[in-house]
Amino acid sequence: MKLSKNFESKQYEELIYALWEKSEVFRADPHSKKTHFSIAMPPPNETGTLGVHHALFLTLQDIIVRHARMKNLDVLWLPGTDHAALPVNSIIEKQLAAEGLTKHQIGREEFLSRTRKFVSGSRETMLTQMRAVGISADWSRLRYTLDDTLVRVVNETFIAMYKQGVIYRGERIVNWDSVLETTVSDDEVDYKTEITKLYTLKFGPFEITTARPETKLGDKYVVMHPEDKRYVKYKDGDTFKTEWINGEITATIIKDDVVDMSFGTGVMTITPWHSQVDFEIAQRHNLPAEQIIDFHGRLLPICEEFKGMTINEARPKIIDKLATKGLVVKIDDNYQHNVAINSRGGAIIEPQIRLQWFVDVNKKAVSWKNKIVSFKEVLTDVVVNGDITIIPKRFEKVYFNWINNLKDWCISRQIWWGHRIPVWYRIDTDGKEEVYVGLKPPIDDREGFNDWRQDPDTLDTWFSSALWTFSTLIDPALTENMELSFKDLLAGSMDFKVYHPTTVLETGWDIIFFWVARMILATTFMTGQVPFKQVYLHGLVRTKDGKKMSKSRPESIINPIDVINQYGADALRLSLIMGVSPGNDQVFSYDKVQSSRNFCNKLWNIARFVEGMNEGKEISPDLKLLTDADYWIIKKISDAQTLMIKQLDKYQFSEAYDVLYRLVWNDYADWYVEFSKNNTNLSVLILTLQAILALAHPFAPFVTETIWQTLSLKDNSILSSENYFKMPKSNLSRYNNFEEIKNIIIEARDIIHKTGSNETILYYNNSPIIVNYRQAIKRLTGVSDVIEVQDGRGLYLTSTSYHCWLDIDQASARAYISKLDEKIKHQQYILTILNARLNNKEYLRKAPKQLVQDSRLLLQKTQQLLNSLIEEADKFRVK
RNA sequence: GGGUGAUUAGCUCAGUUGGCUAGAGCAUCUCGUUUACACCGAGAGGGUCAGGGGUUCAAGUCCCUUAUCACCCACCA
Repeated sequence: MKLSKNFESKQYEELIYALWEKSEVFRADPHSKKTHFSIAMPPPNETGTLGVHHALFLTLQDIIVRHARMKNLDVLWLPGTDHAALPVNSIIEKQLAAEGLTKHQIGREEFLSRTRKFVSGSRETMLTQMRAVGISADWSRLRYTLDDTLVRVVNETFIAMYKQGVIYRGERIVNWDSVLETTVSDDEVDYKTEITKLYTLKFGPFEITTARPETKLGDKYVVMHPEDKRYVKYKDGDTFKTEWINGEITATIIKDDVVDMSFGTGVMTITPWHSQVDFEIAQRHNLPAEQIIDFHGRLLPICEEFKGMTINEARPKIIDKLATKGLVVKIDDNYQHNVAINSRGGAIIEPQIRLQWFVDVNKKAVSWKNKIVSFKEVLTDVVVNGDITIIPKRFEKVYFNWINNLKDWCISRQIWWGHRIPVWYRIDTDGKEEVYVGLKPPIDDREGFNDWRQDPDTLDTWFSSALWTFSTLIDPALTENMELSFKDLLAGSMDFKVYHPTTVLETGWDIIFFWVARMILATTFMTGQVPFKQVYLHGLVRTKDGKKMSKSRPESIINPIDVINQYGADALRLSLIMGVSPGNDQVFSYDKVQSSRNFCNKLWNIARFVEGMNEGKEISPDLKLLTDADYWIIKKISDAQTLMIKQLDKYQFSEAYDVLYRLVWNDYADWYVEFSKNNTNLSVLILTLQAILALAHPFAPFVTETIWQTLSLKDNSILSSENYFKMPKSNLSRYNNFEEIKNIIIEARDIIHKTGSNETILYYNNSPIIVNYRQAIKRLTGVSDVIEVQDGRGLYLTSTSYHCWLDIDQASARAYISKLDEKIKHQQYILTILNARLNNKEYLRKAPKQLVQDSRLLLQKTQQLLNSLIEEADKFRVK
C-alpha cells in the first residue's frame, strides 16, 4: 500500500481502531509472566456526551498505559461508566417537568425505565467518543456502576460497614434539596453570594438580626456569649415573656460561646431544625427542635396564618406583621450573605433534620494494619506513611485539610435512580419497627410475618464509585452465587489478585474529596489494601477566556468529536498534552490543535519520504551504521528515548512531548532526512523511522499506526503491541563529525543569507569528512561548490574546528561585518562573565570541581572563537 | 476567617534536588516554490523572569514581604 499525498486523519482512524479491537492488543493477560500494571478509568457520568476535558484524562491515561505496554508490561486499563445518580436524576426530572409531569405522577418503575433508556443512549455516545480519542482500554472488561456484580459489592460493603458499626441510621441535620426532594452530602453543597435584606428585630429586651425571618416563627431561645459584658445581668436559663410574630411567647436565655459578640447586637435566636450551628447549640443545651418548613419548602401549621406559603411569599408578610407590632427596628437592604445551593441542579439547600444513613468517620472500629482505628485515621495514615503518593504533592495539604474538617458522610438519598439501600423494615406485632440489613430479607414462616419492605432510599453515587478499583475486578461469574462470602469473591477473582491495588489513579483535582478520599476509605475497609499507589491529578480544561467548561453554559463545552473530525484525534491529543502540568488548569486553544496537526503531518511526510527511498529496493537484512549522520541520529534517538522514558515514568507528559517534537522535527526531519537525500543508508533510515514511530505512538497512536501498517514496517505486526526499540551503540567521534558538518552548514547558510551572496564556493582543507558530504552541503547551503584547497580565501568560518572559507566578495563581506561585530560583542560579554566567575576565589573554593573545570574549558573556547572572529572582522573592515 | 496556585517574549505556557548565554508553540517581519511536507524551509525581532528585600561563590528556581488575579475550604445568626 502507499501513503496518500496528504494526511487525512478521517480516512484512517476508524479502520485503525477496528484493527486494534479485532486483534485484541489492549487485552490484559493476568497469566502473563510480565510485570503487571493496572489503572482504572474514572467512569464518566452517563449524562449525555463527553467534552474535551474528558478527552484530556482519556489522553493522559492512554499515554500512561501505552507507555507501559511499550516498556513490555502487561497492562490492564479498565474502562467504565457511572450511573451518576443525582445528575441523571436531575436531568430526567427536568425532562419530565418540560412535559408537565412529575416523578410522582409516573411512579418509580416508569421513572426508572425512562432513566435506563436515557443512560444507555448516553453510554453508547460516550463509548463511541472514547474510541474516537483512540484509547487503548480493555473493552472486554467494560464495567458499569449498576452492573449486577457491582450492585452485589455495593450491598456487601454496606452490610459489612453496618455490621462493623461504622454505618448507622440517625436523626441528624442534613442538606435538603426541596426541588429534587433529597438530601445531599456536605461536599455537594455550593455557596452563592447574594445581596439581601438584613432585618433587626425586637425580641423582648433584646435586638436580634436575621436574614431569614420566616425561620423565626418558632424561636423560643435567645443565645448570647457568656462573656458579653452587655448582657451580664441575664443568666443562662432565665425566661421572659415577649410579644412575637404570632402572639406572646415565653423565651429562655442560653449562653454559648459560639456566638460572635461583634456581629450585630451579639444576640441571636436559634432555629435548631433549620441550621447546622443552631442544631449544635440545641444539642449542647438539650433543647427541643421544631420543624418550621416542610420538605417541599412550605411553611408548616406551626406558622399559623402563614402555613402553606413558600418562603418567598411568607417573608414580606411576616415583616409587615412585625412592623405593625413595632418590632422591626431596622432593615439593611445591602446585606451580603451566602446562600447554600445544590451543586447539581442548583436548588436552594434547606437544612432539615431527617432520619438518614451515615458513615461514621470518627468511630474507632476500622481494622487497618493490625490496629483498630477510625476512617479519618486510615485516610491520614495511608498518605502520611507513603502507601499512597499524591502528584503534585501540594494536594496532600488540601487532602489533610479536608479530613480534619470531615463530618459523618450522609449516604442515603431520596432519589430513585441508584443503588437501593439493602435494609428492610417491618412492623412487629407490638407495633415496633424491626430493621434488617442484608442482601435479602429473611424468610419468616409465621403467618403475616413476611411483609418486609425495602428502604425506599438509594445510595450516594460516590458510595459505589468509592469501590471502583476493586469492584470492577471481581469475577462476575462468582457474584451470582449468593452463598459465597465477600472474602470468597475476592479470593476467587484472578483479576483482583493480579491487578489490585492498581498502579496509579489519574483524575482531576476537583474530585479529590468526592472520589479519591472515599475510594481510600471504602477500599481499605473492604480489601485491606489501598486502591492505588499513586494519584496523579490533572487540571481542568478551560475555555479560551479562562472559564470553566460547565454544563450550565453548554456553549462553553467543546465536543472532542468536532475537533477530531476537523484535525484528527492525534492532533486533539497532542494539543491537550502541550503545556500540561499536574494540578494546573490549562486553556484549550485551536492554535495548539493546529500546531499538533502540523506535527502529525510532519510524521506523515517523513514516512512518505522513507517510503519513496524504499521503493523497489531490497533492504539489506543486516543493519550497519555507515555514515556520520547514522551515528548522529542513532545517538539523538537513543538519548531522547532514555529521557522520554524517564519523563513519562514521572508523568511529565508535556516535557516528554517537547523532547519528541524536537527529535522528530529538528533532528530527524531537518537533518537526518535531509542528509539521507544524498547519503542514503536505507536500513538505518527504516530502523530510525520505526524507533521514532514507537516513541511517538503513545502520544499520536493513529498516525503512527497508520504509517506502520501502510508501509508494513515489520511484517504483520501492530505498533500498539510493539516495544520501544533497542538502539544500536553510537560512536561519539562519528557523532561529533556530523555536528561539525552541521555547524558548517548553519554558519555558511547564515552568512549567505545575511550578505545576499549567491554562487559562492566553500573552500576547505584539513578535513577528512567534508568530501563525503559535498552534495548535501551544496544543497543545504546553496553554495555552488565545495572544494578542497591548500589555502582558502574569503570569510573564514568560526564555528568549526576545520578550516573552511566562504568565498564571498569583499563588498558582501563588509556587509557581514556588523553581524560579526555583534557576535564579537556577545562573546566578549560571555568572556567577562566567565572571567569574573573564575577570578572569584569563593567560586573556585565552593563550586563543584566539575563545574569549575567546565567553566575553564568554556573560557578557552570562547577566547579562541573571539580571536578568530576579531581576525575575520578586521580582514574585511574598511581601513 | 484559613489555605493553595499563578504572575517568564504580543498571546498560551515549559523551565523538578539553585549551576553557566532563560526556552517552545502561536502571532509578527525578511528571504525562499531545492521532487517528504506551504499543514513547508532558512532566518530575524521581541524578556529589568510582577515589585522590594534576604540567603548563596551562584537565584526564574530557596526564604521574607508587597501587589494583582484565580481557586479551594469553613461559613457569619
